[in-house]
Formats: sequence, C-alpha cells, structure tokens
Amino acid sequence: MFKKLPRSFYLRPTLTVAKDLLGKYFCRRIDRQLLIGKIVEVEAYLGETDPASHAYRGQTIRNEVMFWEGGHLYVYFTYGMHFCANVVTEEKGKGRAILLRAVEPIKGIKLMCRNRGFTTDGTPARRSPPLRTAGGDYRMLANGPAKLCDAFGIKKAQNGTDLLGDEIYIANGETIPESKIISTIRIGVKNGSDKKWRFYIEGNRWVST
DNA sequence: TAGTTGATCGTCT
DNA sequence: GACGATCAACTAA
Repeated sequence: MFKKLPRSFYLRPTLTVAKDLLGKYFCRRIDRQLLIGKIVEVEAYLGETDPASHAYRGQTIRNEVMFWEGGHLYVYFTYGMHFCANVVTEEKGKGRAILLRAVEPIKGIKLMCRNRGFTTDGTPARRSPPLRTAGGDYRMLANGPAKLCDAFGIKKAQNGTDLLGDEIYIANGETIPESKIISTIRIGVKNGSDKKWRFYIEGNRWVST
C-alpha cells in the first residue's frame, strides 16, 4: 500500500496501463500538505495512430512532454480557462498518454475545496460561487479532468513533472478486476470517437457524468 | 431535466 | 482567425 509505482509500470502498453491505473492513488504534495485521490476514471490517447490525440500530427512545442519517456505528467491548457493532466506512457518518442478524468478524494479534502473555490492565481472566481457540497458529499471536487487539476493545484508549471519525484506521484492501491472495468467512448472528442478508450470503475459514484 | 451558452486564451491553420 | 480531451449558470418546458 502507498508504494510509489516504478518507472516500469508506465513503460507498458498504454491501454494496459490505463486499466491498471484505476484504483491507484494519485498523490500531490503542496508545501507540507499531501493530497490523495483514488483514480476512478481515465481515457487513453494513442499518439500518432489516434486522431483524437494531441500527438496525432507529430511533436510540437505544446505536446512535447507527451513524447518523453513514460512516467511524466503532461499538462495542457484548454478552452481558455482549464488545465488537464495526463500520464505519459511507453518509451520515449511514442507520444502516448492517459488523461486523468476523475478521482475519489481521500486525503486533503479541505485544501481541495479551497483550491476549487478560487481560480488558479488565488483570486476569487468571478462566476463560480463558493464550492457547493450538495448532499453533504464532495463529488464535485474532482469528477472531471479540469476539476481534478483545479482541486490538486495542477497548472502549467507542473507540465513535465516526473512521477517518480516527490511533488506528484502515483502510489500502489487496489487492483480492479477486469469484470469491474467499464470501457466506453471518450468524452468531448470528435475524431476517433469510435474507440472505446475511456475506462472507469463500475458503479463508482465519483466518476464524471 | 434537456439543451444552450458564456467565460477566455494558447496553439495551430 | 478559429477552435478546443471543459464546466456550470441559465433558459425553456
């Protein structure tokens, strides 16, 4: 339990890593605070062979990190206001990665609330009201790729972070049996929408809608 | 409750 | 110059 995953974990085929990531613990250290979330939903993006991938048209300044060796964090900015975090997989030059779509908050929930109630530079979000916790749970904390980044304080500065370091890493957790893993088409994707490369844990209430 | 839209900007065409 | 691996407020019914 809570053992940092080795480099070799990330160097395997992307679809295998994607399914294995379910149930693992995503850990983020901010100053002395440790934030932990259990990974419950991911999407795989298979580089040059996948029209939905940022890496489809080859390497650019933006997607450079996708082509690094597996086990790094690829963070990108989208829709003028959101960040999304990906785990780079396989060997250097492949351009393959896995988008983290949702986690179940385990530790550091108070700090996550604070992170979500404010924009990334610390000023109050103009449109978004204080974080609402409807029904007394914290489902809205990290049940979406951009929300997850917000809650965990991940922004452009974290692009390229080595997941074998201490700032951000993924730790061993439970192994989800194949029968509990649901695969569907990916969300918000136009090209390559026939590929069922979104994986989530069956019945888990923290999965995005 | 389903469908629409505003916010907002780096990146690629 | 257009648009996106998004989110949530708002509108209509």
